[in-house]
Amino acid sequence: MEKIDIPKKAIYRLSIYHRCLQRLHDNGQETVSSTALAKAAGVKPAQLRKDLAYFGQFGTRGLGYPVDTLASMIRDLLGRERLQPVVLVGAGNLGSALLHYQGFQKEGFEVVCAFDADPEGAVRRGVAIPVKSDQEIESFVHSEGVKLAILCVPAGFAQAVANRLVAAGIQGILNFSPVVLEVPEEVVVNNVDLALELEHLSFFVR
Amino acid sequence: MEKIDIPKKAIYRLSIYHRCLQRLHDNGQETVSSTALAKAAGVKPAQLRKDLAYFGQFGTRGLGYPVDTLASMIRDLLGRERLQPVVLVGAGNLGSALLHYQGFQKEGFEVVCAFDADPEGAVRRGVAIPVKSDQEIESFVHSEGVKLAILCVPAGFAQAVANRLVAAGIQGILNFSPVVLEVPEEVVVNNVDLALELEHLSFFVR
DNA sequence: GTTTGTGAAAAAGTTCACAGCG
DNA sequence: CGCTGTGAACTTTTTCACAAAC
Repeated sequence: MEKIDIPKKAIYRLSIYHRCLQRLHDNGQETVSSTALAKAAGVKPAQLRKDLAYFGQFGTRGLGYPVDTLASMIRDLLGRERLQPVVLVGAGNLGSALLHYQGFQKEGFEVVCAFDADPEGAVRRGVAIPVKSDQEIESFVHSEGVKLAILCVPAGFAQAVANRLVAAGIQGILNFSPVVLEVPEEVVVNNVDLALELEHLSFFVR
Repeated sequence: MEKIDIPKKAIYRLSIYHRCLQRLHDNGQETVSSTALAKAAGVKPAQLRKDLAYFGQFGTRGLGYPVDTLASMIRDLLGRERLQPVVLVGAGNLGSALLHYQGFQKEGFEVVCAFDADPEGAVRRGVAIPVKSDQEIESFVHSEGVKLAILCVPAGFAQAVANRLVAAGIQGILNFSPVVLEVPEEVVVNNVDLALELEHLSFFVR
């Protein structure tokens, strides 16, 4: 296993590069220079090259990077060569909203099941995938071997639900609850706090 | 105006501290030490103190910080002492989803109007606030003096709509489209890319 | 001639550790 | 004595600049 440490932000940028490469592929481009790709991704060329260099050598000097090969190698790095199943817990306002959103599916994630304390309510909100009672989290996650969860329960329940998800075998949580979760260090939490992002903008707008 | 430069991340943390202070306030606490507040916010005590120090001196040595005063001073810094109006453009899947989400309102932002190429469609999706045709963006934003916009149009339209928003006087954009927007430097863009956040988790989950 | 890969330099951000104040 | 405020040390991340490869 690699020991050199890779900036966490570099991983984010990898996803961005991948998006740009997809677009280039759709346009039929076969190679791209670090300058061009960096511009599309909104970063400096040197940074793009350094980011890629953390993982190996993919370019040809004097020519650039092969679009398809690089895209596929990034997918591989991000663990996205095969479809990842995901569960969503908390199909309330935001949760059922996210279930209507096509973006996850479009990027190759399949939300296989949702859980809620009141599954009937979620169905009433027009959720299209199966909604089970939150009692069934453990058995489902365990038997299906799901590794990723999207957490959208109210703040007061977030930590308790997170504990159960971790116990069931979840290794990564995309957390929409405005709460700092405590989890074992082998579990990764990614916080997305929508109100906080608006608040952040508000600081710069005078 | 202050000239020392404040880490961008410190601004985010300010919002988190504010959340924690609200909770402390609700519990009737009157003062809090950097150690306690830092723990609640998930950071190191020294960082909390340094973050606050960028903006002035608010604590009492030997005692800690006054919960209410500090909360109010952070609100003031973030431009959140008064209600900020916000418009939302693109009331499709994600857009109408966000309009159902109560989190913005709960944190004191009022989404005053939504715009869409097909306002009827949005109304059919059960959006509760007025939805106008996107033709009316300019006149509304300009006459109401709105400064913040939430952008959820499909990727292909994002840049064009952003240009119009900026021209109409918008100064901050919360961008949900998976596109790197180009805007004048006085305009702040905050990207929230939901699929990218899931992808990021996927890297760490093996 | 063009463009990558990469050490070395610079900048940014975090943590330490302690003086100074209540 | 406890806890803040802060310069200094340290760590991480970004940028530069150029040799090596095509």
